[in-house]
Amino acid sequence: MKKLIVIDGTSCVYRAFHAIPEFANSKGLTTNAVYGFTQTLRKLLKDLSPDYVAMTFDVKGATFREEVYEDYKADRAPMPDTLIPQIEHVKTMVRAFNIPIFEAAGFEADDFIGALVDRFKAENLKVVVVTTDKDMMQLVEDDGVTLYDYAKAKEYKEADVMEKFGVAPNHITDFIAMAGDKSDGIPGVKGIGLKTAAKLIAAYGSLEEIYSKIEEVTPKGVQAKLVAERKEAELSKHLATFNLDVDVEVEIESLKLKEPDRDALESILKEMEFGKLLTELVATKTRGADSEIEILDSGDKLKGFLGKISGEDISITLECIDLEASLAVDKRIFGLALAEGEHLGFVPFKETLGAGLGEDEALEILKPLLEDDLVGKATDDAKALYTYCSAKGVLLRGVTMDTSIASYLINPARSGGHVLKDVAFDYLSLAPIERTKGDEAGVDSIASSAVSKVQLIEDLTPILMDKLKAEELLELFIEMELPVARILAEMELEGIKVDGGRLEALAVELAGELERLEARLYELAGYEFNIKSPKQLSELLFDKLGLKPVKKTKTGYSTDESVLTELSKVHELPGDIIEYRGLSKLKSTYVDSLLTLISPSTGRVHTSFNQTITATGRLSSSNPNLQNIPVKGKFAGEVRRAFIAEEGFKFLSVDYSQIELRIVAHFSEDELLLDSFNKEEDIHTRTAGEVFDIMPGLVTSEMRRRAKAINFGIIYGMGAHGLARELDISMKEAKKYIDRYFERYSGVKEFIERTIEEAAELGYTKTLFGRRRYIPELQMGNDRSFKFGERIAVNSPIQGTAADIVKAAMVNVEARFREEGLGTDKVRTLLQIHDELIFEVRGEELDRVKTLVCEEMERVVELRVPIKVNATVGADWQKVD
DNA sequence: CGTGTCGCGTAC
DNA sequence: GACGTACGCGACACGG
Repeated sequence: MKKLIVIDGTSCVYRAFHAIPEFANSKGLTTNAVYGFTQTLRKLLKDLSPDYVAMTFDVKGATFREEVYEDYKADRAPMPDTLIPQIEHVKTMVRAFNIPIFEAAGFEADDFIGALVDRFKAENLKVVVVTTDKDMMQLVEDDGVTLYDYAKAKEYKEADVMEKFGVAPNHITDFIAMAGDKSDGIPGVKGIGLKTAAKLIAAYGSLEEIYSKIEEVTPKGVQAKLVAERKEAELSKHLATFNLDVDVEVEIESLKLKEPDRDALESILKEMEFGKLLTELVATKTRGADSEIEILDSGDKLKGFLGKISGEDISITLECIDLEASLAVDKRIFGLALAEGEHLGFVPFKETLGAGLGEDEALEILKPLLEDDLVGKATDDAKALYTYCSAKGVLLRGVTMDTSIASYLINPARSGGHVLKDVAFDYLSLAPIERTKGDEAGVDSIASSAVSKVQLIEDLTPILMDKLKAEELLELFIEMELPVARILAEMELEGIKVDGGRLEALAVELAGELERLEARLYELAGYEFNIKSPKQLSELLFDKLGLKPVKKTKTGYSTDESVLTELSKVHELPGDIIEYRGLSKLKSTYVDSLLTLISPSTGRVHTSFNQTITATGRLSSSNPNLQNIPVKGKFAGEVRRAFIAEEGFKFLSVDYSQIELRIVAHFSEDELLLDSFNKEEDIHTRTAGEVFDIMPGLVTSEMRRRAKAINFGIIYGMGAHGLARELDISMKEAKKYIDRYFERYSGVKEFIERTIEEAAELGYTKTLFGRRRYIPELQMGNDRSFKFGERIAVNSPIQGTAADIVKAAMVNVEARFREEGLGTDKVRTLLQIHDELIFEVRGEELDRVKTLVCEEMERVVELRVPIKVNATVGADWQKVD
């Protein structure tokens, strides 16, 4: 027997909306209901494996029910604002699944379900009604109509309906006529509930029969109620009865379940940004080669190929063996792929593939092309290409496209990163051909995957360029990000010298300290436990020792430092835990791990700077992260001392002073803040003076500390609670500080309000240099999300502008080095730590370089306040700061 | 045994 | 929950 399922779309949408917390796509469209609905639909198709499917929806507008009874569904809350726009997308999704929709103005989904069941139940079909609405029970017939509650995965037959309501399906309308239905606003008869209604139906049958024998009805009280509200009862039955007067004149074959419409499905899933569903539901087409791939495994072949494409812009990609695992300095490459229109080539390297062209010979031939500024090169990872070329003594020039950076600028917060595979899928709906994994990946397989990638780069280039232009990001891309990529390549390649011996000695010292502390802690606890386990520690503190928990985490009681500090007032143990944690962190992350990352080939550590990670435009650093090397604390200096300048060189560190607050001053044009910076006052002292209403000369260090916390709070969008916690003061007092701050710095207050408003309106924030960040959180109904969105909206342009300024400084400084003939034998940029640049400078050039760098950093951009930097010099990283 | 998540702590 | 942006460690739960 074939199966038809009739789905109550409206009920499914509502259920999805309420069951799933609200989330939004990057454009701020709330999509939780569409997501939940789609998942439900998939599950239904899988679990029920129907042959025929029909979908129904309520359509806004008065139904006959409102006409006969104005209170119908009057109590029901209006549809939430974030749900309304989702309905259309749900329907688009249903259409993409090739499922016919039945709906009409003035009718509810129920009416169509009733009519569809009525029409098809006789056709030797098993009909399943999918809904959570109990009214629908009236349709159930053991001859072939069941109701399926997907939430409970339960199928209702007649017996199940009897069990649930005490009446048979064909009497459900009579039942509701008397008992009413609160959720639908059907009144029923006052004073008659579920039990009485069921009893009456058991005794008499339908509502009509009850009224025909109304004198017999006992008890008299019930009889009286029925008599008094006969009109209501009849109306209620009418309301609960489906309006079968709808057009369902379709043939069953038109309901046959078909394959989804691939393109439509892809389009709606992309719009909703359901990446995972996309990969599960839509098989991606791969980017096959447009023409034959030339394997350029001899010098002549490569030269011949280059002859054909001479003068044209090209797309180029390196085929790396394992990009992640290899250090920048000793990357191993299978070969490289080139594309120019129909000309597709792959240069296999003999060193890694056994056969092919020698790497050095290949690069010798390619060098003129790579170094020609007039030949544009498009790639998916400019930094990698720069690193590779630079390591091979090739001065790469003319890079005009990096697809990952372009994608990053267009949407920095894109989840899942900006690797070519994902970017290509976003913009082209194409996937690269995968390389055959395994030991003996043949040249052909490697070539076709590499060429597939390089063709994707070529396809993407005009699209991304247009998009960058349209969003006014092109200048940022060309003048800032691409040059930064080149600089980062040099920085990574250069690395920084680390005194391994010193670190090893430190490791030994720390191990001793840790052992000592460990013994003490076991002694204090009375037993051995894993000190590093928050779970076991929490057991000890709160169960065994009976200390009072201070705050909770998702999984239990928190044992973080603030909690332990609090507990250390009443017990000796927590203080030692703090010390143990500090040392253990230092040892594992900054000593042991750093030691393993010293490159055997250079004796230096080569971090990776990532340019496409952060949502604000900052860089990030990893393997090792050199942007969070400890600076305060007992042993921090010891770690920093291990970073040393090369023989004959010194470190030069130049950092921006209060760059973020200066940016706030610039954006807000707040009088006090402008005045303060223009007079070059100590900003925190001034803030203390204003907030605590005291002469600057009388500001104590405690006041300054508090003012500093307030200033930081402004940048991070801190609330009274956060400030109270930070300063360990009462909420009331924190609120007082904040109110007072905004009273004095009213320009800042207005700036914050304006920024949030603009972000909510546009859907994104912008930095001084035009860098964007979308903030979907501001479009979501959820209050918590909105508050978070507000903080992001305030912080992102500030942090992002600071990032822009430092990046621009890097580019300008590097340009000056070139102009002044300061080669890498004299100065090298080593690190960027958000507001600080660290260089390695030859002794004789120190003064000159220092002056030059400070100059360039301070005049990157003209703000309404001066930009100031501080420079320090030292033989190791401890001495410079 | 690897993988993903959590709690925690480091930096700016 | 309650302060923005990152990275990474060890513990632990989970799944093959």
